[in-house]
Amino acid sequence: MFQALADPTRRLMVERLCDGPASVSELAAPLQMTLSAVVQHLAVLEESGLVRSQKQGRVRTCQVDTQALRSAERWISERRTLWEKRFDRLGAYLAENPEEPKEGPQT
Amino acid sequence: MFQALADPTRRLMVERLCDGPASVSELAAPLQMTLSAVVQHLAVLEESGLVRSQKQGRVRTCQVDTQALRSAERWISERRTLWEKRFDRLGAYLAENPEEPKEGPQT
DNA sequence: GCAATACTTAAGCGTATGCTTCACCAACCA
DNA sequence: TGGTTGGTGAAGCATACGCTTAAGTATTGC
Repeated sequence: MFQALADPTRRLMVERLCDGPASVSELAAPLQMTLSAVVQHLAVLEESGLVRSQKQGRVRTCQVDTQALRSAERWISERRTLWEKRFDRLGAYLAENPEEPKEGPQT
Repeated sequence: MFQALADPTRRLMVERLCDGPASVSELAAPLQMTLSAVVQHLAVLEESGLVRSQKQGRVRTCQVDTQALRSAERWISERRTLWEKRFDRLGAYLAENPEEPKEGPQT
């Protein structure tokens, strides 16, 4: 998932797909690389669940799947708020115990 | 950023740091690899802005920086809602134009 | 001062990643 | 029917990544 979003080309592809579905060659058009490379990126995106696609005739149409995006968002959000809560507690602790916290407020 | 979160070990380290600051060796303790490897992961996390650290005496203490997490979260969230809005519009369109959308509602 | 601790840095190594080329197949269409 | 379009799959290659070992530096405690 994060692996899939790690590559800038793939992020571009996701951004493009957020503007609407696209065929493989439409996706490839703005990118400075072969169709083959784009297809390989697409495979990674599909494996990660970020993108789905179906073939109709000879053209494959791709679109994003927000489920995966949602879960990545949740992962980050949970970690972030966890830390921010901790940070608040630390603030409160420091306000009450003004000096020499030789043993920190671990846990 | 996403690059940094792409590695499972680094995600573990971030999770650990969300429970509170830790020294390099505390961070390394639960991981089945050398201190050296952990330090290298740490460097990636610091470059990405996900983690900050400072050295006091001979021990380096690390903590997460929510700024970076926040911006990753925003990126995902923006893309996701963008797509979901589009999806809603498409639903409305289909409800009003029941047949043969030979030219899709692109844009 | 001396040893232990807590990193730090550099070199090396195997595997994964991102890309290309080339050959190929399946629609479409003039 | 034959050429063009749109995509697929395999092979190969250069570079990046994750890790190890090994040698070194800067604190800390006795």
